[in-house]
Amino acid sequence: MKKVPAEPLPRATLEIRGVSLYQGFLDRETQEQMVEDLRAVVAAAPLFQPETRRGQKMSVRMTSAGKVGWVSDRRGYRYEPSHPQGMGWPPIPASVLSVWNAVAGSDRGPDCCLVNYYGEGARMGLHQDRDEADFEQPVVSISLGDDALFRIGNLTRGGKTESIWLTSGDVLVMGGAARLVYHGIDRLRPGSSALLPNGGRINLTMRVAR
DNA sequence: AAGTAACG
DNA sequence: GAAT
Repeated sequence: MKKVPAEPLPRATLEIRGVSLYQGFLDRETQEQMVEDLRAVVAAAPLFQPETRRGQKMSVRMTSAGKVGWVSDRRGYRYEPSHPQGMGWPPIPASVLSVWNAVAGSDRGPDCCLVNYYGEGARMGLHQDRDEADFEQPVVSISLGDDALFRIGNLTRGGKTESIWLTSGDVLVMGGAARLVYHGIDRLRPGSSALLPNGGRINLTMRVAR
């Protein structure tokens, strides 16, 4: 298989602790296309509300697209080739893949796109994305819908943190030395975006899982 | 602790 | 925001 050179990377609007932020990366039309594509994803692989490995419900609802999807239950955090309800994961939409191609700087494609839906009041505690096999590969994150307060910590628990508001169309890359940085979502700003008819926020994270 | 909450 |  011939290796395809990665695109030259666009310039980040902001770097925080090694995390690259591309604010306003997606125009409104592209965001709308993505939301339409995601309707098909959710129709094929319904959102579910996972539990942490200690059995507590997370406040986000999630599903995945790609060869594997991220799942969580008392058996732990892992990537699985099928949805907890038994069906396969649908393919990652082209509109989403094009973002990876633009900013990942990788010669591989993602094999998982985790789709997280944050309703009003949903949060995600500080955590690392560490269930993948190769930490040389970045994680690319897309924000759609309501603004969210994103918090960035350190490579280990504890210490000072920094926060920044993410808005619809922002793209963020955790790679290199920042690949394993702790991060999370503290809160939404309800009603701040009209992209999603029923409000809330969608976060897409593309990963190379294996 | 991919959670929650008390406390500063 | 830090600590548990």
